[in-house]
Amino acid sequence: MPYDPSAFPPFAVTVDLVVLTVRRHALCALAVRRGEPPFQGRWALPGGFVRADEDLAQAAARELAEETGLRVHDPSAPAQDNGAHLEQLATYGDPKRDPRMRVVSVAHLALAPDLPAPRAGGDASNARWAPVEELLQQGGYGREAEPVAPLAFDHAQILADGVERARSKIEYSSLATAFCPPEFTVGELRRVYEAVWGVALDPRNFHRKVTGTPGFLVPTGGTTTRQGGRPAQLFRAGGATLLNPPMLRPEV
Amino acid sequence: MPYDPSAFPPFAVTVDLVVLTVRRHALCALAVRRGEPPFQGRWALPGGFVRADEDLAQAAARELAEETGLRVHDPSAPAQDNGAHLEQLATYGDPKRDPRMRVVSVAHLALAPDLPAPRAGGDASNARWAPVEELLQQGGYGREAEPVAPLAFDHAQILADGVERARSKIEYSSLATAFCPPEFTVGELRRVYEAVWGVALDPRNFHRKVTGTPGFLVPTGGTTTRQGGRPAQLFRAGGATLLNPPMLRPEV
DNA sequence: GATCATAGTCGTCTGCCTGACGATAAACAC
DNA sequence: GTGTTTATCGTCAGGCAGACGACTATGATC
Repeated sequence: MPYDPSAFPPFAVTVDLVVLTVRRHALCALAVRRGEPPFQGRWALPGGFVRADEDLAQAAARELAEETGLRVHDPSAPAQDNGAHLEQLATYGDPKRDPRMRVVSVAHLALAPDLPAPRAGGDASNARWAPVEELLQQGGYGREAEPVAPLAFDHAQILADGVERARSKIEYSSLATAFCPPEFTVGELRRVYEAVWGVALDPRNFHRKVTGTPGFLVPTGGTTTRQGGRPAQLFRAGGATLLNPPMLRPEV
Repeated sequence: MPYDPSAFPPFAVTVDLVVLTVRRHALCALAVRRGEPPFQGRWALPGGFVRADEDLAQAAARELAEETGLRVHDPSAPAQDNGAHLEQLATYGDPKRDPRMRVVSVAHLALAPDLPAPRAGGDASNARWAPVEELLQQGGYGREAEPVAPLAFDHAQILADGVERARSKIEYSSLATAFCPPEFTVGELRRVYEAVWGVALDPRNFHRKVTGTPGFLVPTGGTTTRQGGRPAQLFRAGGATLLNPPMLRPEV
């Protein structure tokens, strides 16, 4: 295939972000309100154009910082900062996905601990955490009068893909700790699994499983009663990234 | 972010293909020789520009057909045609990955049964199946005088990612059957796993596992002795796509 | 045709892991 | 103190995987 600049059509390339967190026992995603057409006033995933000199991962990290203030967790550093996990999710390039022009969007998935209120260019009313369940229901309405679904563009599909990735990935990796603060209890980690999977897990078997998997959790020595009840040990995420054998998601 | 056509840089978007098959007990990938600079004469993954009116998956399927004649397996149809499996792999967009211009490549992964010789625009000498082991070794040389590695651009990374995806995906899905002809024996399927993982598996335990997983294999009633030895039952791929519990890849 | 080599198929046994669930421990609220 | 909540330890039975023995049915070789 000879090199001919006129032989290929120009594309715009964007990154869109599926930013997930667990709030009040529910899996939530970050949504921003669109200020301009198309889909003006509708909610969408945060994102933006990739710059000319920027790698895709850099662009995603920049957008994440702009929208949430989160820094991306450095995979080479020990897992103790408050950074988020960020990974590429998939790329969406239907010719008609954006009515203005040909846009290819490289979606990324970010997992973050529960955070203070989001910000979108400083305007909090234009950014919010919403339960993915609300965001994904067809034409659904949030508890408020204002509808949060359906999302603009093909963002419902992107969000669904991101949620499915998160649900499956916490099975065989230690990624669920990305939803937790730097120090957390076994019970808090269990509530993450329960929120992401939407199931109830047996606390005793869960405790046995996670404490028995080498490298998953490292006790810090401290305890906390912030969940009430008997004081619980505090842990940090250990060095292991892959869980073998995996956590098993209960049948349906 | 207001809509301003001058606010974003134009990109070229390509699809690159990691086409894997199992030949002579080795996992092989399709490579094509580059006819023009950059990297003229070097081997690379097949691929090409996405057209203006084309979806990414369409572009990948078109390139696959152009390079191999393979049709993409329709996921909704019963798994009995000779079509290949095709899925999106990841997107590579480093600003310097192509010295000519800013190119974002959406890599796809294709799995195919062992095929007759490949073709590249009809010229067989410019396309070949090569063991991934040879393609991935740093500056390695094939058995012939002609070096097949390293691949052009960042294609070694793309290939490595594709191989890793295939290796992990056959653990928990029935995708290994995509490497087999429409009818195959348990032993042939086992040799696929052995080639992809590069390990030896116990024939008896493997047989018990695959025949005991509901929906994985459907007996056709026929038998064959094409592998020598006692006649073996022939099977087709069943409807199940996810294996639960998964096939376990032996420890190192 | 007997023997051998090659694959395929069925069973057995043992150890590990999981799910179900009882019991105890340590905090707080009243 | 009593009750409630959460954490943690223990027990037991069932299922599955790894190791491996045994038998079967072909083609190849003598």
